[in-house]
Amino acid sequence: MLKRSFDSIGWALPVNSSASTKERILTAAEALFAQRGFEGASLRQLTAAAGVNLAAVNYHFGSKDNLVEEVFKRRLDQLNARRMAALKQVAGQPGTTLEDVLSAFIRPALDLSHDGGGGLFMRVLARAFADHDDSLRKFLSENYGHVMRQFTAEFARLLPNLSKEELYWRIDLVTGALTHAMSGFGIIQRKSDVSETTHREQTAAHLIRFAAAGLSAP
Amino acid sequence: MLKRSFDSIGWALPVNSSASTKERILTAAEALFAQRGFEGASLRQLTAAAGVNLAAVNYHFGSKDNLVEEVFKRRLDQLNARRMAALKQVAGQPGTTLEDVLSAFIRPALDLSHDGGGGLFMRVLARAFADHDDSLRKFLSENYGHVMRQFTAEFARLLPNLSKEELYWRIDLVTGALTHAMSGFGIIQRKSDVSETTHREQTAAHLIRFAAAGLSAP
DNA sequence: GGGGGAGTCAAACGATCGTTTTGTTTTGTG
DNA sequence: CACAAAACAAAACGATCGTTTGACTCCCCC
Repeated sequence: MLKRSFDSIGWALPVNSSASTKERILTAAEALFAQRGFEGASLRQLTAAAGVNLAAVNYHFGSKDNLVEEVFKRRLDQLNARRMAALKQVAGQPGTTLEDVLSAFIRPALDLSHDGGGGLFMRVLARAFADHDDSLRKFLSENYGHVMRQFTAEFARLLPNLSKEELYWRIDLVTGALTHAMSGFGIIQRKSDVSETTHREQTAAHLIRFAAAGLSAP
Repeated sequence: MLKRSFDSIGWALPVNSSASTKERILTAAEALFAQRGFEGASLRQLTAAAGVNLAAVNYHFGSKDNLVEEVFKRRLDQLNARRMAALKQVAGQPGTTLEDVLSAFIRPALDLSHDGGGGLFMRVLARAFADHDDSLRKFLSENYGHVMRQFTAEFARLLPNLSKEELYWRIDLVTGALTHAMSGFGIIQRKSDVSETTHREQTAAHLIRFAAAGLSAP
């Protein structure tokens, strides 16, 4: 099978033994889901990596499906809150540029990969996109829709000559570029001589410049 | 489990009973991999959808892993050939525009979803991106690298004032946008009153306009 | 017309999956 | 301290996974 051996991961998961069992499971699940997918990561691998008993998942989360949702919720709530906070500072103001709004959209996502250890989450998200599952789609729309609507409204304000259809299309393409870049598949890898912070700043700059130009295409 | 019931797919796979067993398997595999992922699609579902015996996969392909590779190879070869043919007609010529090269890059991918029934392949590709597997990455680089290098060279010719790093970044972002749009996750769905051909043409137009602006950002 | 590889088939293999059960330990509270 | 609830642990459950086996059919070629 497509199985990469478990030992070949090469780096141990940082099992914070002081954290609660629930947190340990969530952290290990996020990492394992990102690496092996939702179906590829088994509860036995997962609980072993978290250092908890196999039954703990079903005890604390009810089922593997619920665990998947919780993994999503934890990071999405974080991401949504940061995006909304960033948007609030620039939305509706006269001096606001397209780059400002894009920054509010992109930087919280990039920051997620630095603190909180949520870097792998974007890969999980890319997986969810590819999974194309209707229930997951609905879940994302329910927990994500209001944020996207607010951003869309602000984009519409700054790009008044764009039809609604055009705007939807372009925002969708920006999302695709962001997800792709953040899921880390691209050829672009951080060079060892630039710090994580610097690399993140460069990534944001590239994304924002590209997206701003794409959005305001003639 | 994350299992969508098999019956809920809602549309029967077009099992061309005249095709060879190998072809039937490949076609069914492409559709099922796109819908349920490489690990989510079982050989029993697959062979049932193809109307062949369970053992036929291991007989004709040796293993499920080899089948995955063959599914990739069949479409990638097609896609590569069409992209190279399209690029050849515009590369190096004085009157060539950025849009021409982007068209050579994008349209073959979109066309794949129309004829040959390879529409689901892009979702498979998006999955492969998300899978982030090293062996798959290597496989893609081996079967895809030379095409990307040719396109990169032509982009570099048309965008001489872009640093190599900038160019790599932007091409990567274009790829992300294209994959995302084609994997069909986006909000944009074909409306029932526009034909498939028209919708494809509109998609290509949106993508090319967006990508051209993004690539030639200041 | 008979030998032989190619193809198909039902059946079974061991492994692993998510989940459940049952019993024990820990924790909080009166 | 005693009692109840929460948490943990070991073992087993049935289902499903990819793969293998061995027999049976078909068809081509000597």
